[in-house]
Amino acid sequence: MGMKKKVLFDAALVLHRAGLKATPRRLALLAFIAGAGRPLSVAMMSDGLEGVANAVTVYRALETLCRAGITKRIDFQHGRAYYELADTGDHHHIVCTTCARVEDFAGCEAPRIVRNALRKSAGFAKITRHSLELFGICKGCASRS
Amino acid sequence: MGMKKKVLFDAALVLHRAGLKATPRRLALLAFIAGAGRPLSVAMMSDGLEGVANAVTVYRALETLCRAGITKRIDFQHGRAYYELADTGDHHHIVCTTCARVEDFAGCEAPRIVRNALRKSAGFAKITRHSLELFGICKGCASRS
DNA sequence: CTACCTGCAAACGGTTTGCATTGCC
DNA sequence: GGCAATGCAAACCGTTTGCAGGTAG
Repeated sequence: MGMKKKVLFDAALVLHRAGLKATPRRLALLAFIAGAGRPLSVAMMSDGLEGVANAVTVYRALETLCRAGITKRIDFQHGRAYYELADTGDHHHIVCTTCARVEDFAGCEAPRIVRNALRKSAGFAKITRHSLELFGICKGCASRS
Repeated sequence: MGMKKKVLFDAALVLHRAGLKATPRRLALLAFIAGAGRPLSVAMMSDGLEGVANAVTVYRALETLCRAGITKRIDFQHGRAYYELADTGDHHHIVCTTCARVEDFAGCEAPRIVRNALRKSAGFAKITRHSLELFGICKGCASRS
């Protein structure tokens, strides 16, 4: 009954907290990313924001947002970068190599992996981040083939 | 005393087994990759093979080799792909985000992670491969900063 | 008012492709 | 000899940058 969907964050607030200007494009971009609920490429964003924000602006805004830790970049090995909100917990993704469908998965064992790697490593002082994506075939594509 | 370094594989043999022609460039390329002992970018290979193999040839050879499972592509998120021999076991890499130094690390818990992810997943039938790279600061760069 | 954000156009760098030639099997 | 591999040049595509103008704080 007109109840708004849960809002994960207030974009203007998040921007201000990070010391960034809350410009219309940044607000629109964050709303678009939050609304999508899945990682988006720059093309998806600038298409979705056509007439609102230029692709170059999206690139620059994302660079700023990622540096501020508001968004993060994900690599699906498609030859382009994807982005999602950073506050969505430590999850990773399973990507269908046939239809590019993406599903989240939690329960990454990263802390243990990082600890083990550092213990065995001769030359590294610390680990700052990691990438972990799984690639496979989704049920739809599996049954279709 | 003139003893040759351990040869991990016979490139011509591997190519023949895969049903591929053992051309001079492919042999040179495989020797170069095997000799490097670390993941290489296309630029590194075509530079190292200057006068022997063209960059375009390297790209095409790598595509063929990766499809045949002889080499594999690695993503260090540098904006270009790296390649190494595929027969080097299930290891992954730690990359220094300052100097790009690369170290291997074994003991990836991939099987367990994959099993857990599949069990929890609603929409995926199988996992065919995964990416896992750690990014951090090597001791050299840490002490230098 | 000023520093920073934005758009346009052009540069950039890695990768791919078309086409003519070469060379392995 | 035939089909795949190769080189050259040019296209491609995601991304970055220079510069001129606009706008949030």
